[in-house]
Amino acid sequence: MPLAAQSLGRRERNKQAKLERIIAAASELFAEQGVDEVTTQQIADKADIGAGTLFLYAKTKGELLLLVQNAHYATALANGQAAAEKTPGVLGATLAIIRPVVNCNRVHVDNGRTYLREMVFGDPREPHHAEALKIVAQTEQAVAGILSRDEAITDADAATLARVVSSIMFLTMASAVNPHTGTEEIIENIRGQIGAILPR
Amino acid sequence: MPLAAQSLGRRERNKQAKLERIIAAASELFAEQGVDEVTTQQIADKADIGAGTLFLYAKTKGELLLLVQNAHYATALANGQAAAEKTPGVLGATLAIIRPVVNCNRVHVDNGRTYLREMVFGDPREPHHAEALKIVAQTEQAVAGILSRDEAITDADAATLARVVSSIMFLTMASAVNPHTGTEEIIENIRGQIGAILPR
DNA sequence: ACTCATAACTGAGTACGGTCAGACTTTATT
DNA sequence: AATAAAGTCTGACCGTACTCAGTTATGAGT
Repeated sequence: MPLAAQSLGRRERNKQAKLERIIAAASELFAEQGVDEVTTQQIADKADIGAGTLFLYAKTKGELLLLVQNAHYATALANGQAAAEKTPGVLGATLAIIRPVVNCNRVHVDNGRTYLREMVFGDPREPHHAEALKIVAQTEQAVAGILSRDEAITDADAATLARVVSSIMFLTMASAVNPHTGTEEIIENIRGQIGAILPR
Repeated sequence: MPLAAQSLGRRERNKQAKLERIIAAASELFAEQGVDEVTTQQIADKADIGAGTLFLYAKTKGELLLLVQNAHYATALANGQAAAEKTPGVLGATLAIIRPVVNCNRVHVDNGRTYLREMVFGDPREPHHAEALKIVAQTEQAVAGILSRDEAITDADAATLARVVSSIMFLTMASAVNPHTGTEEIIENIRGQIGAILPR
């Protein structure tokens, strides 16, 4: 074993390498063709692994999508949080958080909708799913933080309202079937709803 | 042709009879075993039609579930509306509308969640799907009507808020994976959220 | 009655997500 | 080095939702 090698055994390194190949392959194919147009066989072939091996790394095709997309959403959220810092006003700042997430979701409409579907209806015990839920929780916490800027909103209400904002976001994105519906159009729709639930 | 026969031709009557057999068969099997445990073949057999014929009456298995459940939801809504008439207070009346719907959704948890999934992510152009969306629209209108009792809420806001209530209901039901979560528990959860969005 | 166009039906066939018994690889033990 | 134990991989296989080319039933036209 060369001195430069990781402290991990060969086995662990192999697994890591395979996982990365899977992510790369799935990521590319999903982006190019959309989840529904890609077969798990294609992904396995491109990642140079057996068809069955794929399912050792993600229990279902849906989990695979979560695995691939979670990273994108996490960075989108980070961008949103940064933007919200610089935005005054509760409504404006809330939308600033949300905007990059919606935008990320709209890069490939079908994939975005499938991602949402998987999050709500997939098996929450699966690891990649849990990861996705963590991002949602973070988003809600961030929104709750923003809402607390308003002195008329208690901390408990902020948490509840953040949950509601999350629902609004989710369903507004999921309902926007038409791929020509742009990010800003959706944001405006969301603005209308959030505007109606905030104290006047 | 006997005098007593309908004005419809034999063709139309046959179709009607088949549709009814399909609804009866699917309804029974779904209720007994749950959507996921029933195969379309079983349904076709029970309805005494060919496997392919089933898909002339419902484009997908999901559509079939919508076909079967829509009627239940429609009556649940009617019950809710009746109950809301007799219930004073905006929050109470809103929950009165919702209660039977939630309850209906919880009769068989898996079927209920699949129904929700199909409504948001299914093909809205399919007829049974359109029917389901109509029920949702009616629910929102009914809720908007209740909200308008509050003089602090404009008609436009009532419509928007009704939409939000709909989202809350949807996601709260869909997230309640545990079959032991009862109707009232979910209603309480929803009450908390609606309470937070109504003007104080 | 007969013909023909059209609507409705059928079930063998297809594609694909997911499984599993067995092969292979790595690590631990002596 | 040899062997054992445990972990990882594989692809043939399976179940099932859905399709489609071919068949049959219906009713309008003559």
